[in-house]
Amino acid sequence: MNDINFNSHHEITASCGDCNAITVRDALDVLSGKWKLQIMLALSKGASRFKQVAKEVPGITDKMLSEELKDLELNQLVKREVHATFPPTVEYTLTNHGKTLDRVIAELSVWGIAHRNQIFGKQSGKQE
Amino acid sequence: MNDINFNSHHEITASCGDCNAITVRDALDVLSGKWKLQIMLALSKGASRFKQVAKEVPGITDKMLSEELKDLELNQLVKREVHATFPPTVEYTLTNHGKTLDRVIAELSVWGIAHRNQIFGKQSGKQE
DNA sequence: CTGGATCCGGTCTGATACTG
DNA sequence: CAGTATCAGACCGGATCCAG
Repeated sequence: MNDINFNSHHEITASCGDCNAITVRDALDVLSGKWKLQIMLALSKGASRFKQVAKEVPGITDKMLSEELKDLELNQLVKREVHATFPPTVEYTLTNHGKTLDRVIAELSVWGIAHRNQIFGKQSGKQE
Repeated sequence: MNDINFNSHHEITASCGDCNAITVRDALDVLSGKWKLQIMLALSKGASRFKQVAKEVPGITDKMLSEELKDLELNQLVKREVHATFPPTVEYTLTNHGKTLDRVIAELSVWGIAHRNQIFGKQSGKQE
């Protein structure tokens, strides 16, 4: 997955039942994996340095972070700037396009809360 | 990943900067993988039989679909009903909880369109 | 026939160590 | 600090096999 991703060539048409599926798949092609959205979230919260992002995304390894950032950059969600200082610093920031993901992230956050309530709360009561 | 997933124990509080990250992670724990959201989308569109779902999710294998459905059932997003008819049929439907994911899916769909426009459209123009 | 389980091979991910 | 190298293990996909 080291290139800009599209599952196929398809037209943009409005309100064709399947296009819903198709656009979701386009989104998932780019965002799939455990880490991409968490990285985007970390960046949207202000982290910009490599190690800062790593700290905001618990569990990620340097390798995965490096690869995922490269992938996100290819997909124009993240911009990478190297400053030739010492010690060397690299800044990662969201592109304007990357920032539009915040709506998705917000919904995901809302749903995460609902999900936790669901599992912790009414596990006993059956729910059609 | 054959159990209900939570990355840790944490409280539900409103507007604590990190809880945003935490709830997103909760959501991603459950939805991670290439297929879960696509399966949820297929089900939300009305597919219910195993093979129907398989057709709506291009590229998925029977094995993955079977495993993912089990996982989704464990997380109470999907309900499975076996009808002892001949030929036997199994119906998968979204639980009420599963249906609440449609907001997330909708945002994902919107973003998928924006993303395609971004990549196809103004690839030449730099975008700070 | 549908819905799935099992085995096997390949790719992707993770831990640790190391470099500029 | 910001990554890369290496290897082991987990995960995914394909083919095959099984039960109702």
